[in-house]
Amino acid sequence: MTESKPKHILVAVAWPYASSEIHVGNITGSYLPADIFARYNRLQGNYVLMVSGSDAHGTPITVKSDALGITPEEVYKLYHAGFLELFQKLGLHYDLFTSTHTENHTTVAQSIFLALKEGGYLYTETQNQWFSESEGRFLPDRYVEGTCYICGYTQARGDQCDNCGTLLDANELIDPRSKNDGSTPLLRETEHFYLDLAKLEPAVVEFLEARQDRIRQNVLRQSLGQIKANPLRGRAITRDLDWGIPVPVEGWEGKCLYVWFEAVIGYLSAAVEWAALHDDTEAWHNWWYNPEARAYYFIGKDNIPFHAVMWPAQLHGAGEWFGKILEEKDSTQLTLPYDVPANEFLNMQDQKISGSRNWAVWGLDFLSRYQPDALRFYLTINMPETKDANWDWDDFVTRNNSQLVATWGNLVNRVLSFAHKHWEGHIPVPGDLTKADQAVLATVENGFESIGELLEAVKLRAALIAVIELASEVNKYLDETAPWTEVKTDKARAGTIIYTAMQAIDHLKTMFAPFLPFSSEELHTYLGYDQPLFGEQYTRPVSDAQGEHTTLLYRPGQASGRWAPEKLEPGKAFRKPSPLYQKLEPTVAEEERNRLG
RNA sequence: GGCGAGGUAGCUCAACCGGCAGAGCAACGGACUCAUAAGCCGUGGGUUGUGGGUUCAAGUCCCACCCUCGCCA
Repeated sequence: MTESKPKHILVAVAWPYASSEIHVGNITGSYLPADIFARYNRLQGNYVLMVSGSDAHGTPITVKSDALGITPEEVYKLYHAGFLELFQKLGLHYDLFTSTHTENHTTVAQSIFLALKEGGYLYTETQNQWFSESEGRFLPDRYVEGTCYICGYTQARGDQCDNCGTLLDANELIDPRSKNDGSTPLLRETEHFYLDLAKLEPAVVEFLEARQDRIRQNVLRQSLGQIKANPLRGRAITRDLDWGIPVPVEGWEGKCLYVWFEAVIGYLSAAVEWAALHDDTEAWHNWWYNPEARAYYFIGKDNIPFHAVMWPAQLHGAGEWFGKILEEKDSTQLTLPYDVPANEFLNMQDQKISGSRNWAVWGLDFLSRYQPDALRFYLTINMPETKDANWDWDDFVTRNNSQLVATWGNLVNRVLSFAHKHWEGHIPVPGDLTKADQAVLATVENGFESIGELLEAVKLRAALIAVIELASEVNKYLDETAPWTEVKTDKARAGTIIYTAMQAIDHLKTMFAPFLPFSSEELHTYLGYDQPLFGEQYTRPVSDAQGEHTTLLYRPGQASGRWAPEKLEPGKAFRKPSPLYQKLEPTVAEEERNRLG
C-alpha cells in the first residue's frame, strides 16, 4: 500500500433545483457518485468536505410558485425538506447540505461579484427585454408567449418553440403576450453586467490543458474543444428579477445575479457556512486557499460548460480580491477544480426521463418499498459514466437477485450461518493456513490497492464490479475447500477454512462500504465490532437575517472504518446473521412499470 | 445549423498505440448441498448502426450517411 499524508478533498455536488422532486437519474448523475467517492476518501483518512444545497433561486422556482400559488420561498422550503429526507434515507453523507437562500450565500456571492468587478472582469451592456406595464416588471423569456418567427406556431414560448424545437430570440417573437395576464409587453432597454469571458479565456485554457490527462473525454471536448472551435464571449450575469441575490451596486435595485453565475458560488459559500457552523470560521481555507487541496465536481453532462469553463473563470478572476472583500484579508488563488467527473444521463425504460409525464422513478417513492442499498447497487453497477445508461425494471430485479443477493449477500449468509452453527457463535480459531487459504486472502487483500486505484480515478462502476468479482472468488474458494464436508471429519481444518472466509468477508465489507454503506454497517456489527464504519447525519435549523433554513450535516463521531485489511480476532463472539438483502419477486418489474406514466 | 458523446451477444458493458471481438447476467447441461434453490464447473450465442476507403491486418484510422443524447446558435 502506498502511504501518503492525508489530503484535503472537496467533494462538490450539483445543487438540485428546489422546484421538483429528485429522481433516480439525478441520484446516479451526481449525488450518489459524490457520496461513494467521499466515503472512500473518508476511509482513506483524507479530510473530506462534501458540500451542496438547494438551488432556491431562478426562474424554475418562480414558475412553480406561480403554478402552485405560493411564494418562491415556500416552494423552495417544500422541496428542500424532501431533499433532506431523501439524503438521510439514502445515506448521502454531506458535510453540509444548505441552500442558496441564506445570508451567508448572499454575502459570498456578492463578494465574488465585487471581486470580479474590482479585478476588471465585468462590464455592462444595454439590451432590450420585454417589459410588462400591467405588472410593472420585466418578464423572463419563458413568461412571454407569441408566434414563432420560424414556423408560425402561435403558442411559442419566448425561450423555445415547442412546435419546431428552435431556441428562440425572445425579442423576435411575433405578437407577444404575457403568460401571466395576457397583456402585450413592450420592448424596453435594460442594463446588465457581463462577465468578460474573452479576457478570462487564456486562464481557462491553461487550466483545462493542465488537467487534460485526468479529465474525462466527454468533459474535455465540451470545454476545451468547444473554446477552440468558438472563442468565449461575454455573458450576462444579472437579470431583471426580484427573487435572487441582489446586485450589490448602487442604482441596481430590482436586479439579481443570474442563477448560472450565482448557484455555482454555493460550493464556496457552503464551505464558508460549514466552517462557521463548526465555530472555526477560517477552516474553509484548508480547501479553498490550499494549493494541495483537490476539488472534485460531481455533476450531470448538461452542466459541463458551467463547471469546466464558467466556474473556473469566475474563480480565477475573483481570486485576487475575494479575500479582501469577504473578510478583509489578503487572499490567494481560489482552488480550481481538480477534476469534473460529469456523468451522462439515465433513461427510463429506453425513454428520456420526464418528471412532468411521471416517466421517472422518484427517490423517496422507491425507498418506501425497497432498501437503499438495492438502489445504490443498481445505480452504481449501471452508472452512466461514459454514455447514457438505461433503467430497466427487469434488469433491476435480475441484478439485485443474481449479483447483490446471490453473489455477495448469500456469501455472507452461508459463511456466517455455518460458523454460528458449528462454533457456537464464536469466530473459529484457525490452524496453519494452506496455500489455498493464503491465496484467497492475498487476492482479496490486493483489492484494497487495485480497487482503491479505480476509486481514485472515479471509475466507480468498474470498482464495484471488481469488488463483486472478489466476492465471487471467495465463493469459488468455499466450493473447492468444501468446509461442510470437512467439518464431519476434520473440524479443525473446517475452522481454518471458515476463519479464512470470514476474514475475507471482513475485508470485502470495507470495500463494499462506500457503495453499500447500510449493509456494510450491518455486517460490521454481525462480525462483532462495536464502533461504526462511518459517522452520522443530523439536521440543524439555522437562523439568519434572511430567515431560517434547515441544514443537513455530518458528524464523524465514532467512525472507525479504514480502507485497509483488518485482522479478525479469532475466538471472538459474533452475532447470528440475518440476510443482508431482500430477494425480489419477478412480478415486481411488471408492477413498477405500471406506475410509470 | 455548429460542436461533442454514444451506437459491439437477448440484456448491461469491456477491448491500451490498428494485431485471433471478451466479461457478467439471461438460456442450456453437469456435479455438489453450508446458504435467501443461492454458490461452483461447463456449453451455445456476433456481418461491431449503414455504405465506401486506407492497410498484410479495421470495433479501432479516413469520408459520407442513419439513429439516440447533451451543449450552443
